[in-house]
Amino acid sequence: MGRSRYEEIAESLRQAIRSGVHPPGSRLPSESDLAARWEASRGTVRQAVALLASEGLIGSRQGARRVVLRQERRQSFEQLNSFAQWARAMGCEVSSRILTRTTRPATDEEAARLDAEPGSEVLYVLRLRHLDGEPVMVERTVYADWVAPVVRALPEDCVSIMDSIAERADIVAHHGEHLIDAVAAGSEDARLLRVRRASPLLRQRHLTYTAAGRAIEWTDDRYRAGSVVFNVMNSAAAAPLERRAGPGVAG
Amino acid sequence: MGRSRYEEIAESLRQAIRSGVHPPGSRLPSESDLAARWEASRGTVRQAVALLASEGLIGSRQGARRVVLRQERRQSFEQLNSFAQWARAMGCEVSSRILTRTTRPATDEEAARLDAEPGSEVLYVLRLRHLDGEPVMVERTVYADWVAPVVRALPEDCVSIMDSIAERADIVAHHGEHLIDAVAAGSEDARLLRVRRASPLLRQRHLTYTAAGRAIEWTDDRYRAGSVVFNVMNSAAAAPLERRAGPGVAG
DNA sequence: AAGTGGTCTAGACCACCAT
DNA sequence: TGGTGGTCTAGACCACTTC
Repeated sequence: MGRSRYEEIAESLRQAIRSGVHPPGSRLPSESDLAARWEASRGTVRQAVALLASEGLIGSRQGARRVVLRQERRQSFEQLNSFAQWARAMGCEVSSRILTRTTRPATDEEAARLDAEPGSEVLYVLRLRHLDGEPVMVERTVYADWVAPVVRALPEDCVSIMDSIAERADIVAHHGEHLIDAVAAGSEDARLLRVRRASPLLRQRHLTYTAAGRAIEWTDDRYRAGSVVFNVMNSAAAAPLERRAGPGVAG
Repeated sequence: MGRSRYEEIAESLRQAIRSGVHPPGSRLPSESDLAARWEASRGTVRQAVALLASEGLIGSRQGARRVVLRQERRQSFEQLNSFAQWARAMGCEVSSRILTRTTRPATDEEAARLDAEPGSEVLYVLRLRHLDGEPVMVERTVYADWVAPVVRALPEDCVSIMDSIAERADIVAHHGEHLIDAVAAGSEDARLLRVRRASPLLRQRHLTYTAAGRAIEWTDDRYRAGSVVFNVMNSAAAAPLERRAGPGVAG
């Protein structure tokens, strides 16, 4: 494999941490120990531990050994992009059912989001998702034309569309943009989620891209209030989430 | 100042970018150029540019010069922690009014969040916040006892409590945890925000800490639907926001 | 082919932590 | 006081981009 030396060292440390060789709270070997063991220079070892630090696995203080903070890398990208992967990680039983799957012209907003020609064909999918048997989320997605054939071929009860198209067509989600707000349940939402009309829903709209920057899908997910909470940790040093004005605020 | 060499170089580059010497889209000088100009080694220059890259200001590809992506560092920490600072950055006219300010024993949850003794005194503040004259958010905050005296002394129409206590008592917010979900408006919410009871609100609860890890406040902010949207960009490489199960999901 | 960033080495000094 | 991480240097080779 074309992996660099420091990535090898990082991966080995990651596995040692995950497998309990270095449990959370324990101190990692010193840089010089690691350098000696791996027959690498101290600089290379520092690149490796910097990588683990950026993943939140270890912490450091000048003068003291590095400390193990967590065993698992936080997989929040997957957790934010894929309901199925998140639910699995939570240990919940998840099921899904595609209710509608139709090809239709894109609306102007959809075309703009997917960076497609206005009025070009998109695949619209309406899907209801359950957690431990309870209906929890209504998902309305439009897929770009180049992904549509793969999605059209999937079974109705496909648990993870993203995982499936990654397997079948090697189309992999790489990054995304998410817009989170609250909306009132429409009549379709209310019927599917078994809540009253106009009751509060948490909405997560997201746009998913490949590594090359090609838009895959534009989704509107609506969660029953109380079923999920989005969580952010931020600091003066690094902070990735921000607040934006909605359409209700005068410009 | 005790600043290190690479931080000096980074700060100088930051200013050059901000002031337009290196506009977005342009290419930065090469590492060797910068090293020569600063009479530093290439390694030190690399530390500096790595810092800017981590702030999202510049991007890089092997073999090509680094490219300037943005002029401003994204200040999402402030924007997420301080309504006033966010609104100011948006160019909105913001006003606030403290409606209630009482000292009372902490509930169990509040004590746990603030890491205080159960039943110890906290300062509870109810505040209504306007954007361009419209009531947009209801804020209910409990302050830890050691901050309470400063907050109690502030005027009713204080625009930013966080800014004020930073000025007056040198208590500075450094990091925080945020929980975002949707709730139905209670009768107090409805009256203050001028919406119907049970209509959807976007709720942002947050816990704010000093750099030393001392909890400053625990807040429940409720936004009228449509007034704000939270925005996240994430990628397989780095992703800070995640989804959590709410109380409604069976464990 | 020349230039550039990505990786790696083998040293060095300092500030800070542990004991 | 000795060990540790934080910073810095002056080289080197390679993969990749640019021309």
